[in-house]
Amino acid sequence: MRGEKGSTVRGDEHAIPEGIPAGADFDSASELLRALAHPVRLRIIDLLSTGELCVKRLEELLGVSQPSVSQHLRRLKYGGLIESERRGHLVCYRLTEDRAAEIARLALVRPDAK
Amino acid sequence: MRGEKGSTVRGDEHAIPEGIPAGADFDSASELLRALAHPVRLRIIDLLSTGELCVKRLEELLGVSQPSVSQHLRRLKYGGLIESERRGHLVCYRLTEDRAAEIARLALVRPDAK
DNA sequence: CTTGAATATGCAAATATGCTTATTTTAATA
DNA sequence: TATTAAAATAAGCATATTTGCATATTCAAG
Repeated sequence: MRGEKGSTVRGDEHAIPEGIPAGADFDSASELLRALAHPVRLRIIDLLSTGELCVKRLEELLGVSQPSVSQHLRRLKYGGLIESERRGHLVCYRLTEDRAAEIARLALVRPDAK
Repeated sequence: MRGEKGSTVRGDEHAIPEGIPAGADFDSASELLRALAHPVRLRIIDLLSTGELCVKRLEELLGVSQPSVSQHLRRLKYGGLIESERRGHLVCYRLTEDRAAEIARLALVRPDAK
Protein backbone atom coordinates (compact mmCIF):
# COMPACT_ATOMS: atom_id res chain seq x y z
CA MET A 1 0.00 0.00 0.00
CA ARG A 2 1.29 3.36 -0.85
CA GLY A 3 -0.94 5.70 1.12
CA GLU A 4 -0.59 6.18 4.82
CA LYS A 5 -3.16 3.90 6.25
CA GLY A 6 -6.41 5.51 7.26
CA SER A 7 -9.59 5.10 5.28
CA THR A 8 -9.00 7.46 2.44
CA VAL A 9 -10.92 10.66 2.72
CA ARG A 10 -10.23 12.77 -0.28
CA GLY A 11 -13.06 15.20 -0.68
CA ASP A 12 -15.91 16.44 1.38
CA GLU A 13 -18.80 14.09 1.79
CA HIS A 14 -22.42 15.00 1.66
CA ALA A 15 -25.27 13.73 3.74
CA ILE A 16 -24.15 10.60 5.49
CA PRO A 17 -26.92 8.04 4.91
CA GLU A 18 -27.02 6.36 8.32
CA GLY A 19 -26.42 2.92 9.65
CA ILE A 20 -22.84 3.88 10.34
CA PRO A 21 -22.08 3.07 13.97
CA ALA A 22 -21.28 6.54 15.25
CA GLY A 23 -17.51 6.69 15.50
CA ALA A 24 -16.97 3.30 13.96
CA ASP A 25 -13.32 2.55 13.49
CA PHE A 26 -13.09 0.95 10.08
CA ASP A 27 -9.34 0.62 10.25
CA SER A 28 -9.31 -1.38 13.44
CA ALA A 29 -12.19 -3.46 12.20
CA SER A 30 -10.42 -4.31 8.99
CA GLU A 31 -7.32 -5.24 10.95
CA LEU A 32 -9.38 -7.55 13.08
CA LEU A 33 -10.79 -9.19 9.98
CA ARG A 34 -7.39 -9.47 8.35
CA ALA A 35 -6.13 -11.28 11.40
CA LEU A 36 -8.95 -13.77 10.97
CA ALA A 37 -8.78 -13.98 7.19
CA HIS A 38 -6.60 -17.03 6.88
CA PRO A 39 -7.71 -20.66 6.80
CA VAL A 40 -5.23 -21.77 9.43
CA ARG A 41 -6.01 -18.88 11.77
CA LEU A 42 -9.71 -19.48 11.35
CA ARG A 43 -9.21 -23.09 12.33
CA ILE A 44 -7.16 -22.02 15.31
CA ILE A 45 -9.91 -19.70 16.49
CA ASP A 46 -12.42 -22.43 15.94
CA LEU A 47 -10.36 -24.95 17.88
CA LEU A 48 -9.79 -22.51 20.72
CA SER A 49 -13.47 -21.74 20.93
CA THR A 50 -13.74 -25.16 22.50
CA GLY A 51 -11.14 -24.38 25.10
CA GLU A 52 -7.50 -23.83 25.82
CA LEU A 53 -4.89 -25.61 23.70
CA CYS A 54 -1.10 -25.62 23.63
CA VAL A 55 1.07 -25.08 20.58
CA LYS A 56 2.06 -28.72 20.38
CA ARG A 57 -1.53 -29.87 20.28
CA LEU A 58 -2.45 -27.25 17.72
CA GLU A 59 0.43 -28.38 15.56
CA GLU A 60 -0.98 -31.91 15.59
CA LEU A 61 -4.56 -30.89 15.02
CA LEU A 62 -3.74 -28.49 12.24
CA GLY A 63 -1.10 -30.55 10.51
CA VAL A 64 1.00 -27.45 10.12
CA SER A 65 4.65 -27.01 11.08
CA GLN A 66 5.39 -25.69 14.54
CA PRO A 67 7.06 -22.48 13.35
CA SER A 68 4.05 -21.76 11.20
CA VAL A 69 1.63 -22.34 14.04
CA SER A 70 3.63 -20.00 16.24
CA GLN A 71 3.56 -17.30 13.62
CA HIS A 72 -0.17 -17.48 13.22
CA LEU A 73 -0.59 -17.47 16.97
CA ARG A 74 1.58 -14.41 17.26
CA ARG A 75 -0.48 -12.61 14.69
CA LEU A 76 -3.70 -13.45 16.52
CA LYS A 77 -2.14 -12.42 19.79
CA TYR A 78 -1.03 -9.07 18.44
CA GLY A 79 -4.57 -8.58 17.28
CA GLY A 80 -5.67 -9.14 20.83
CA LEU A 81 -7.81 -12.10 19.87
CA ILE A 82 -6.00 -14.63 22.00
CA GLU A 83 -3.77 -14.72 25.03
CA SER A 84 -1.26 -17.25 26.27
CA GLU A 85 -0.06 -18.68 29.52
CA ARG A 86 2.88 -20.90 30.25
CA ARG A 87 2.01 -24.22 31.84
CA GLY A 88 5.15 -26.23 32.55
CA HIS A 89 6.98 -26.43 29.27
CA LEU A 90 3.83 -25.93 27.29
CA VAL A 91 2.33 -22.60 26.31
CA CYS A 92 -1.42 -22.63 26.20
CA TYR A 93 -3.55 -20.27 24.19
CA ARG A 94 -7.16 -19.26 24.63
CA LEU A 95 -9.57 -16.72 23.22
CA THR A 96 -9.72 -13.37 24.97
CA GLU A 97 -13.22 -12.59 23.80
CA ASP A 98 -16.00 -14.30 21.90
CA ARG A 99 -16.19 -11.82 19.08
CA ALA A 100 -13.53 -13.60 17.04
CA ALA A 101 -15.26 -16.95 17.36
CA GLU A 102 -18.61 -15.40 16.48
CA ILE A 103 -17.25 -13.80 13.35
CA ALA A 104 -15.51 -17.03 12.40
CA ARG A 105 -18.71 -18.99 12.82
CA LEU A 106 -20.66 -16.50 10.74
CA ALA A 107 -18.04 -16.68 8.00
CA LEU A 108 -18.02 -20.47 8.09
CA VAL A 109 -21.74 -20.77 7.63
CA ARG A 110 -22.39 -21.77 4.06
CA PRO A 111 -25.73 -20.22 3.19
CA ASP A 112 -25.94 -22.41 0.13
CA ALA A 113 -23.25 -25.05 -0.09
CA LYS A 114 -21.43 -24.14 -3.30
CA MET B 1 1.12 -18.73 -1.33
CA ARG B 2 3.48 -21.33 -2.51
CA GLY B 3 1.53 -24.53 -1.89
CA GLU B 4 -1.64 -25.43 -3.68
CA LYS B 5 -4.30 -23.64 -1.77
CA GLY B 6 -6.32 -25.73 0.62
CA SER B 7 -5.88 -25.57 4.36
CA THR B 8 -2.68 -27.46 4.80
CA VAL B 9 -3.10 -30.96 6.03
CA ARG B 10 0.25 -32.49 6.46
CA GLY B 11 -0.07 -35.38 8.84
CA ASP B 12 -2.84 -37.42 10.34
CA GLU B 13 -4.78 -35.70 13.03
CA HIS B 14 -6.04 -37.26 16.19
CA ALA B 15 -9.31 -36.80 17.93
CA ILE B 16 -10.97 -33.72 16.55
CA PRO B 17 -12.11 -31.70 19.56
CA GLU B 18 -15.48 -30.51 18.35
CA GLY B 19 -17.02 -27.15 17.65
CA ILE B 20 -15.89 -27.48 14.06
CA PRO B 21 -18.93 -27.03 11.84
CA ALA B 22 -19.02 -30.38 10.12
CA GLY B 23 -17.61 -29.79 6.65
CA ALA B 24 -16.73 -26.21 7.31
CA ASP B 25 -14.91 -24.68 4.40
CA PHE B 26 -12.15 -22.65 5.94
CA ASP B 27 -10.77 -21.57 2.60
CA SER B 28 -14.03 -20.02 1.43
CA ALA B 29 -14.56 -18.48 4.82
CA SER B 30 -11.13 -16.86 4.81
CA GLU B 31 -11.81 -15.55 1.32
CA LEU B 32 -15.04 -14.03 2.51
CA LEU B 33 -13.21 -12.35 5.37
CA ARG B 34 -10.42 -11.13 3.13
CA ALA B 35 -13.03 -9.56 0.90
CA LEU B 36 -14.34 -7.66 3.92
CA ALA B 37 -10.97 -6.90 5.45
CA HIS B 38 -10.42 -3.46 4.06
CA PRO B 39 -11.62 -0.16 5.52
CA VAL B 40 -13.14 1.05 2.27
CA ARG B 41 -14.93 -2.23 1.57
CA LEU B 42 -16.22 -2.31 5.12
CA ARG B 43 -17.61 1.17 4.63
CA ILE B 44 -19.19 0.11 1.36
CA ILE B 45 -20.91 -2.82 3.03
CA ASP B 46 -22.03 -0.56 5.80
CA LEU B 47 -23.40 2.02 3.37
CA LEU B 48 -25.18 -0.62 1.33
CA SER B 49 -26.76 -2.10 4.43
CA THR B 50 -28.94 0.99 4.35
CA GLY B 51 -30.00 0.40 0.79
CA GLU B 52 -28.99 0.42 -2.83
CA LEU B 53 -26.38 2.91 -4.05
CA CYS B 54 -24.73 3.58 -7.41
CA VAL B 55 -21.00 3.87 -8.02
CA LYS B 56 -21.11 7.62 -8.47
CA ARG B 57 -22.77 8.11 -5.12
CA LEU B 58 -20.38 5.74 -3.42
CA GLU B 59 -17.48 7.60 -4.91
CA GLU B 60 -18.76 10.79 -3.32
CA LEU B 61 -19.59 9.27 0.02
CA LEU B 62 -16.31 7.43 0.30
CA GLY B 63 -14.09 10.14 -1.09
CA VAL B 64 -12.26 7.51 -3.11
CA SER B 65 -11.44 7.57 -6.83
CA GLN B 66 -13.87 5.91 -9.22
CA PRO B 67 -11.47 3.19 -10.41
CA SER B 68 -10.71 2.35 -6.82
CA VAL B 69 -14.38 2.13 -5.91
CA SER B 70 -15.02 -0.11 -8.91
CA GLN B 71 -12.17 -2.36 -7.93
CA HIS B 72 -13.46 -2.77 -4.42
CA LEU B 73 -16.96 -3.37 -5.73
CA ARG B 74 -15.69 -6.02 -8.10
CA ARG B 75 -13.92 -7.76 -5.29
CA LEU B 76 -17.08 -7.79 -3.19
CA LYS B 77 -19.10 -8.94 -6.16
CA TYR B 78 -16.76 -11.83 -6.90
CA GLY B 79 -17.12 -12.81 -3.30
CA GLY B 80 -20.85 -12.94 -3.84
CA LEU B 81 -21.50 -10.31 -1.19
CA ILE B 82 -23.12 -7.77 -3.47
CA GLU B 83 -24.90 -7.68 -6.81
CA SER B 84 -25.45 -4.94 -9.34
CA GLU B 85 -28.13 -3.75 -11.69
CA ARG B 86 -27.99 -1.15 -14.39
CA ARG B 87 -30.42 1.73 -13.96
CA GLY B 88 -30.20 4.18 -16.84
CA HIS B 89 -26.56 5.05 -17.09
CA LEU B 90 -25.96 4.31 -13.47
CA VAL B 91 -25.06 0.94 -12.01
CA CYS B 92 -26.52 0.29 -8.61
CA TYR B 93 -25.22 -2.13 -6.03
CA ARG B 94 -26.90 -3.82 -3.11
CA LEU B 95 -26.13 -6.56 -0.62
CA THR B 96 -27.07 -10.09 -1.63
CA GLU B 97 -27.30 -11.37 1.90
CA ASP B 98 -27.08 -10.05 5.42
CA ARG B 99 -24.12 -12.11 6.48
CA ALA B 100 -21.60 -9.55 5.27
CA ALA B 101 -23.29 -6.70 7.10
CA GLU B 102 -23.57 -8.79 10.24
CA ILE B 103 -19.88 -9.64 10.21
CA ALA B 104 -19.01 -6.02 9.50
CA ARG B 105 -21.10 -4.84 12.40
CA LEU B 106 -19.54 -7.41 14.72
CA ALA B 107 -16.06 -6.32 13.65
CA LEU B 108 -16.92 -2.66 14.09
CA VAL B 109 -18.12 -3.08 17.64
CA ARG B 110 -15.47 -1.74 19.95
CA PRO B 111 -15.75 -3.89 23.08
CA ASP B 112 -13.61 -1.40 24.97
CA ALA B 113 -12.91 1.78 23.10
CA LYS B 114 -9.13 1.91 22.99
C1' DC C 1 25.07 -27.38 34.12
C1' DT C 2 23.92 -30.63 30.28
C1' DT C 3 20.14 -32.53 27.52
C1' DG C 4 16.09 -32.78 24.86
C1' DA C 5 11.53 -31.11 23.91
C1' DA C 6 8.66 -26.98 23.03
C1' DT C 7 8.50 -22.35 21.21
C1' DA C 8 9.98 -18.27 19.07
C1' DT C 9 12.58 -15.71 15.37
C1' DG C 10 14.95 -14.55 11.15
C1' DC C 11 15.23 -14.83 6.17
C1' DA C 12 14.47 -15.05 1.26
C1' DA C 13 11.48 -16.11 -2.56
C1' DA C 14 6.80 -16.28 -4.32
C1' DT C 15 2.28 -14.13 -4.10
C1' DA C 16 -1.16 -11.16 -3.23
C1' DT C 17 -2.88 -6.28 -2.46
C1' DG C 18 -4.03 -1.61 -3.39
C1' DC C 19 -3.46 2.72 -5.62
C1' DT C 20 -2.80 5.64 -9.66
C1' DT C 21 -3.06 6.69 -14.45
C1' DA C 22 -4.66 5.50 -18.78
C1' DT C 23 -7.93 3.22 -21.94
C1' DT C 24 -12.17 0.80 -23.16
C1' DT C 25 -16.98 -0.46 -22.91
C1' DT C 26 -21.96 0.71 -22.43
C1' DA C 27 -25.87 3.11 -22.74
C1' DA C 28 -28.38 7.42 -23.17
C1' DT C 29 -28.97 11.52 -26.08
C1' DA C 30 -28.21 15.42 -29.07
C1' DT D 1 -24.15 8.76 -36.02
C1' DA D 2 -21.26 11.48 -32.89
C1' DT D 3 -20.87 12.73 -28.16
C1' DT D 4 -20.76 12.16 -23.46
C1' DA D 5 -21.35 10.42 -18.79
C1' DA D 6 -20.57 6.41 -15.85
C1' DA D 7 -18.36 2.29 -14.89
C1' DA D 8 -15.18 -1.36 -15.85
C1' DT D 9 -10.55 -2.94 -17.17
C1' DA D 10 -5.73 -2.84 -17.88
C1' DA D 11 -0.97 -1.69 -16.80
C1' DG D 12 2.71 -0.30 -13.72
C1' DC D 13 4.49 -0.05 -9.09
C1' DA D 14 5.35 -0.23 -4.24
C1' DT D 15 4.33 -2.73 -0.23
C1' DA D 16 2.52 -6.59 2.53
C1' DT D 17 1.74 -11.51 3.37
C1' DT D 18 2.71 -16.25 3.29
C1' DT D 19 5.71 -20.07 3.30
C1' DG D 20 9.34 -23.22 4.18
C1' DC D 21 13.52 -23.75 6.38
C1' DA D 22 17.17 -22.81 9.50
C1' DT D 23 18.42 -21.20 13.83
C1' DA D 24 17.72 -19.40 18.43
C1' DT D 25 15.74 -19.47 23.01
C1' DT D 26 13.41 -21.31 27.00
C1' DC D 27 12.21 -24.85 30.29
C1' DA D 28 12.16 -28.82 33.08
C1' DA D 29 14.51 -32.67 34.28
C1' DG D 30 18.36 -35.31 35.42
